[in-house]
Amino acid sequence: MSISESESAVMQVLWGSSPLSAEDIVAALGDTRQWQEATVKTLLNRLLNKGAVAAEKQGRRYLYRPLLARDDYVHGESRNLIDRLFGGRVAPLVAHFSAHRKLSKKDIAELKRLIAELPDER
Amino acid sequence: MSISESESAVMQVLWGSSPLSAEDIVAALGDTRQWQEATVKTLLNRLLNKGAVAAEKQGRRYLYRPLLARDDYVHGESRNLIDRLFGGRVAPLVAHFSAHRKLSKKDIAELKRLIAELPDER
DNA sequence: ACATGACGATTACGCCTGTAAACGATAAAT
DNA sequence: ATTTATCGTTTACAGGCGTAATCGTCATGT
Repeated sequence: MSISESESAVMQVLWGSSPLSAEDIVAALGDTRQWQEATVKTLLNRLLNKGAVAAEKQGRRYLYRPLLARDDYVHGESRNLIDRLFGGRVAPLVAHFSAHRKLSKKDIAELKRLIAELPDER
Repeated sequence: MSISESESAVMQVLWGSSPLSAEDIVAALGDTRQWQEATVKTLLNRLLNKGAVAAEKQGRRYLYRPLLARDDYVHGESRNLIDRLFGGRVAPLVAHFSAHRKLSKKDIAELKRLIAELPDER
């Protein structure tokens, strides 16, 4: 059961800090998405059903906390894209961005550093 | 108007070779997707409406050809992912895969080669 | 005790997607 | 000339998604 785009916006907030009440989440989303509180509640419920978040009752309200790890989500999404479009390997994606001159100076510097740390074999 | 996952499977075929008839496409998809001919026809029509493919009549049937360039599609999808999950830069994605030991030997070799070719500035 | 307000849960609803079947026109076979 | 097969076009239909409003319940203020 994969989580949708809108649901992932809610997850982003929870990954940033948790546990949070629904109200907190609406507030945190304020800048990004102009959502009614009801909308966020719906998304939270869907995430609960999907097992992506847990809710613990704190008096009157619930506090929500992610169950799905951000890293796992990120990895799943990335792998999906890379498998579909780049034959399952990372290098072709980098090559693509390189070919289109879409690597920033910062990217290039960071990549050089990253690569330098990698072992030659395996 | 973005094209869906299933639609992109059809595009993949057309990017591989074109123009093709609906029948050709069904055949080409044979291994990947067990779709009825009707299903592929639906997808082709949706792609036509979205302006992602063109159809030219050849006697009895139509031959389809991509209008959307593969590179543009790939770029859009990639940018979307990278913006959403990696702050808009490629390096963090590579870092993520590196941290999870998900770079193959081949990847590493290719990355080293790629990086070596890049200028230090800009 | 009673009205009011705050929450979560339930219901809504149109659009997109995946997956096809049915329909209609036209070419091919007999 | 008819029947039949072959195409594309139209219609279908359930489930997910985006976006909320409404309902029911329980706490809180008066």
